[in-house]
Amino acid sequence: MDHLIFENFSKHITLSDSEKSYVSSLLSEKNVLKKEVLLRQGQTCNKFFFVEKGSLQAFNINEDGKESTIMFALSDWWITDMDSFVNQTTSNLTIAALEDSKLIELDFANLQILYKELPVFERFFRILFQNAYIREQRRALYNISMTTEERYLQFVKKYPAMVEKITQKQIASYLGVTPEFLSSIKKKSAS
Amino acid sequence: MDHLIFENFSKHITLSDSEKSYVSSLLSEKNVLKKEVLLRQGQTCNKFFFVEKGSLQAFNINEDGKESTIMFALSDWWITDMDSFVNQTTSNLTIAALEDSKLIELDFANLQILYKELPVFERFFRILFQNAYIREQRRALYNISMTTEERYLQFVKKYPAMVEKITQKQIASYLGVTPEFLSSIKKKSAS
DNA sequence: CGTCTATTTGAATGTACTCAAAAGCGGTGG
DNA sequence: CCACCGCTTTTGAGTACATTCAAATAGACG
Repeated sequence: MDHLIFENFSKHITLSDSEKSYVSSLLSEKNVLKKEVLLRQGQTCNKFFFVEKGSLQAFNINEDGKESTIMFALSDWWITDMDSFVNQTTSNLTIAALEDSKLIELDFANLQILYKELPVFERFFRILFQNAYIREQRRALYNISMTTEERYLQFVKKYPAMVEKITQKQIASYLGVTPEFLSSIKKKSAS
Repeated sequence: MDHLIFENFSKHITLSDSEKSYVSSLLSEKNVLKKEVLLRQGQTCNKFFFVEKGSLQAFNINEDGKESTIMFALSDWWITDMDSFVNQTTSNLTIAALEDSKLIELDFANLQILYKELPVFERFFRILFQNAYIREQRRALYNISMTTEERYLQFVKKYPAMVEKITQKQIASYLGVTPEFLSSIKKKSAS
């Protein structure tokens, strides 16, 4: 079926050919256009997305209309509203394509089957969530301990490929500041 | 061996008596006094702690001496510097006891054995990390989208048992603001 | 080419920090 | 059991960081 997702699996687990084809039967491919919405805030999320090609953004819009970006996902990343997905509750997030993208979808029911039939996926997602947890914990530390300028420079340094694809307004929404303020930081930071 | 940790395991997995006693052999008990340090920033963390009784704090101190709290752990919580623990790298965090506490330690090598001998622990920690990830992702959203006052009220509402045990200075270090500013928020918020 | 959105700029305002000093509180030793 | 000590909390003045609003400029896209 697909290359990249099986390479992704193989980072942490080994699958036989027959297992691979079984896994394939639980996955489905989806092509989306730029700006297409995959999950809308308020819905229940029942898909776990893997980005084969392209990029996605997961963001929240609050009562005042302010947009806050939770994460961006490039090729080879997994993304979903984990809270909504695992607890099957109403989502706080909207997930949309930043560009034309090719995704692999794993839906909630199929993931439960996968855990049951191929327990090695417990291990795979254990490691995936472990890394996600580490990333988010690090982000929490940065958010509470660094200045906005430091966090901006850090973001650019850490995710250069992301910076290529997104606007400054979107970086601002990831950092939790206004686009105007980010603009003034950039100016100051360049001098 | 211990009650609470096996109740904690049983939230997500089922263990036979013989499995329980095997698991016990990989765990060790540790009693610590108030202010005792379990992990010091700069060391490599090789223990995963479960709090049977008492409470812990994990925090970072930056170059300027500013303290930032990553998490507090009460009874029935797991805590470690996950980054340092799983990647066996130098820790950015110090973990210390907020009061006399009783802990269960699972060390890095034993956890690898546990994954191998009882793969059901892959599932257990998959769910644990999944929940930890959800919590941290939610925290990231709060950090970038809410005012400090909202985050303070939220913290108090969400972790009332924690608030009992910690100082306002520590809450401030979790929220990423100065104690002086938190004091002024409380005053304003009370009126 | 025209339209829409992103980015920049600046002034005014509000949020949060720094520093310093006073008040409150808890623990310890006498 | 009280007095003292150290740390936390409060208060306030001055400064720095960040937002809001408005307007001008620049880019992206059909």
